[in-house]
Amino acid sequence: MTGGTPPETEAPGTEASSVRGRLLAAASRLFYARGINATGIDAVIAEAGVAKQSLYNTFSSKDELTRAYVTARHEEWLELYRARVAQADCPRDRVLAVVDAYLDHASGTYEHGFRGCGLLNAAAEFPAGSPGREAVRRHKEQVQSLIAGHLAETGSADPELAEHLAFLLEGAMSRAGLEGRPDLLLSARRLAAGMLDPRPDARRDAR
Amino acid sequence: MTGGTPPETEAPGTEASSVRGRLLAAASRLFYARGINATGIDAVIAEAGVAKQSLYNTFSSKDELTRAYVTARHEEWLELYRARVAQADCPRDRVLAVVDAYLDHASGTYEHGFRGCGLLNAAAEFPAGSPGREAVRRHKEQVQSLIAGHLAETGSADPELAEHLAFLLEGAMSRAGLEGRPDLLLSARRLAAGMLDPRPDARRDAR
DNA sequence: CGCTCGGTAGACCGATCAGTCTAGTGAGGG
DNA sequence: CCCTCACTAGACTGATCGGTCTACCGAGCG
Repeated sequence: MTGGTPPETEAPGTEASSVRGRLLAAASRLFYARGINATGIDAVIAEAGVAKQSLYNTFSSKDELTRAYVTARHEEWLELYRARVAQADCPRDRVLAVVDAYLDHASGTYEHGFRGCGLLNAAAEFPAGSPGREAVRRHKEQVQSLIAGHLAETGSADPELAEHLAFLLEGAMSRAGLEGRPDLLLSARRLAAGMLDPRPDARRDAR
Repeated sequence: MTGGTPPETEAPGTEASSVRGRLLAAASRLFYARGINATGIDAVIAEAGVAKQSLYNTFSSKDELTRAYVTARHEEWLELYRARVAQADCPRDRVLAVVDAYLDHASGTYEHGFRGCGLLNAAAEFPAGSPGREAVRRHKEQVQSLIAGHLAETGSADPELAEHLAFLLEGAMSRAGLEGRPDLLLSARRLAAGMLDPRPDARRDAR
């Protein structure tokens, strides 16, 4: 019962080969594309190519699978963000790395029907004080606090600016999902960059 | 077959007394609080105090009820917006009237568990190209174009600014719903007001 | 009076849901 | 060799889903 998990280089059970990994990948695709409540267990196991009992050996219920989905999506985003922030070499670019992480996420899910932020969509299906909704709330708070942290690096730690950028990014993601146009995030990136540049005028430096 | 509808002072069938009105009101409460897919027909008719057959005499399917819900919510928002814009006496305040309409909506649904924009939440449950999702897309486009129209009144018609304000508002609404704090919309209103004021500096005129 | 008609109450239908259970298979290790 | 164990395939259960159907009620009206 000590059950040594295999040596893990990534998050436990995210490997594409394992039952758990395939279930999470399948759930991720279907939950994102169709919504959680509209996706049956049978569809998940068919997509994963896994027996029903294997699902219930791995997750105790659909609810637990749903929680794992939310957690996994949060961590995937963090991974994208870390990769982007590592490439940025000034605080300004590190703020924009947050936007870039969303852009990466969008371009990744675009081909299969872009529907905006999977976590926000999931939250829309959770009741008002539920654990899932709280998890999404914390994710969005973390996004804002990452922005605030990078702003603090610039010396001008303005919490209002962090909130402004977080709202801007969040709204752009929603609208991009509705329009099916991930490129709306580029508009948001441009607007954010404009707010970060020291020059108060000198706008309209159209690319 | 000419079927004269009764004289209507408001949208047809929105009267609180009629079967259709009670069904829409009940669906509105339940769909908003629990989500659409998670709300069964039986719950709707129980909440409305109406027989099941009456629902199917009024709407041909749950899908049609859902469409009516989306339309009604859109028109309710428009009504709040019109009332607010009528009180505003300069273009700047008319832009902010769009924010105020969301604030009114938020304070209206607060007591029963505020969960953000009902239309955006509904869209999260609709598949990628569905009519319902398109309706929400058009609603959000209209919000942005209302902002753009009021900006145009000021002479400085800046489409980027309209988009920026629309994103800001949308993101604030989502975050306010996640946090259960409608007052976050007041932050967005303050930020928007700051962007509308002619002074490029002179921020931090805290209320 | 008797007929129509909008409405109610609730049984009923087939489909689908989440979840359980049984039987069987195949690889790995003693 | 056989035993174990993770896994598969799929039947099965009870609940719930959206939707239909029947029976009944009562107000309005000719």
